[in-house]
Amino acid sequence: MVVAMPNVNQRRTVITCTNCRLNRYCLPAALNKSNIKQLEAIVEHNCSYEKGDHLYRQKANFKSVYAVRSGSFKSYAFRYNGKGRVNGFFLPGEIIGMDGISNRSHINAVQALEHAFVCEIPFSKLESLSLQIPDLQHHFFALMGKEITNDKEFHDLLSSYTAEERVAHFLINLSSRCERVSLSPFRLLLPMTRSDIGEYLGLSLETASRIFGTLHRKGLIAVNNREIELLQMEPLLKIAGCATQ
Amino acid sequence: MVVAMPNVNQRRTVITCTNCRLNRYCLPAALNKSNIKQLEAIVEHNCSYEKGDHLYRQKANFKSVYAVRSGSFKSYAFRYNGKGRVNGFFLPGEIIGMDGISNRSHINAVQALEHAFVCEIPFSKLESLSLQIPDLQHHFFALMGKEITNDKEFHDLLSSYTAEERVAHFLINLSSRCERVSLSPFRLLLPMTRSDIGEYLGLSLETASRIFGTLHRKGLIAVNNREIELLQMEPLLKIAGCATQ
DNA sequence: GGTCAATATTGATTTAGATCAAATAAGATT
DNA sequence: AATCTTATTTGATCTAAATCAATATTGACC
Repeated sequence: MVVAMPNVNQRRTVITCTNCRLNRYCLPAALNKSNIKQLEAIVEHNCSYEKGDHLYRQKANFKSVYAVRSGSFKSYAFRYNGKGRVNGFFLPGEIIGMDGISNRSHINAVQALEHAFVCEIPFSKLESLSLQIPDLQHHFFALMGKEITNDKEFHDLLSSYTAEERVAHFLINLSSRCERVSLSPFRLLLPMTRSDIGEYLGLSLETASRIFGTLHRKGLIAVNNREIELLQMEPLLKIAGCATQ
Repeated sequence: MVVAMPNVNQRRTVITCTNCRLNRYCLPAALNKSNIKQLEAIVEHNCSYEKGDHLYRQKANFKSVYAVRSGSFKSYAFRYNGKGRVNGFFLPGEIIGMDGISNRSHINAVQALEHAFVCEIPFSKLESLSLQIPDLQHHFFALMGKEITNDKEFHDLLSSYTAEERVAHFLINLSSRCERVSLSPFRLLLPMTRSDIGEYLGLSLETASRIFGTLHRKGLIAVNNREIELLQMEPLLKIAGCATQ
């Protein structure tokens, strides 16, 4: 899950949206060169986080969204009655922080799962720029729409999938998100614990662990602690409830 | 849940955003008078649906979002493996159709639960107008953000709440959405079946029905088929996991 | 008003996954 | 390298809610 960072020499070159290796998968995706320059001007490119560091805490004031440049994060929340747990994972090229847009305060906390870099995009500046760049407005509507779409699909998962179907779906989903940013879709290095996975999927950590065991016994995956290899995609996709086309 | 419609004489007056009784809760909420006129020009105000009619089907091309003017709707989907069911309800003043923004095709179907009117807002026109009216862009970002926030909270509900907590949350949530549009927050006329509620909450319809029974036996609600009266808000809020301030 | 279909309630039984409980295994710290 | 902590696996038992099964109620339609 760790994305190779530039070595010390390369670091001398300042990373910008224009030269970022993720720019095709991130906010600049829909923009032409001159528009990317404008976006670049409002993005802060140099925020580094260690494992366990918080990007923001629950109820923090909302002022920015963040693009993951490397590493990974989890979002979680405690609700009034102590319920509520991990509710999202974020990989390179993905946008964090939309949970704060409507209220101007974050309903979740977000924590780094490993050493990570993010770009910070002040939201009010993003809004202003979106008024000037139709493609940017369109793209950000699409990004938020994608988040909504994913959440609706997850609603179905949590309300009607068995434990095995949930875990298979989780692996397939992670696999496709890795592939998107040119990481191997077959060899996953999970940055999160079994407990994180269980909370996220509405299962106990023991059940999550057991399902890894049963998928392994069926020959569909290889499990070596956090390293998961997807051996047979077709049956996995079937269990996960994904059309195989 | 039925919102009183204008009588035949009043119908002679064309309903526009300017004179719509829901305009404070709907898309025009954040706009000044002249901006509302501009919005009005792109909205189609005269779509009527009977119970069971589809506003759109799963995989339909996305071209508009819809504001509920009266009545109510449910959204649902069948996933590849036959899983997936009701995943949303929509009341007056709420926006339907965001499930199609990212893909340009709807992942859900949306069906009227009773006689209903909606306003159709072609999305490409809404985007164009949002470039000219910063308040409209800002408000639509906020509306989509609200949808995301709600979905994240629902993730917690489905992954960690008991059946009783889910049903209590459902009733409290419905109550506050009714209150928002000046309907009674204490006397709910549910437009959906027990089966719809069960699917939505990740429960069997029998369990949903039983929980109505237990909440009734505890004296917290009165149940008369689809008519639910909330008798004791404090304990209900507590069960639902909502802060009582 | 009577018939039929859809919806809702209630009871009995089963079961998937939670919880409780160790035993390993992996990382972190000294 | 040794210790300690945290994470993972695996087994035994329990339980909340699903499923199966009737019955009762409501509403739609002739």
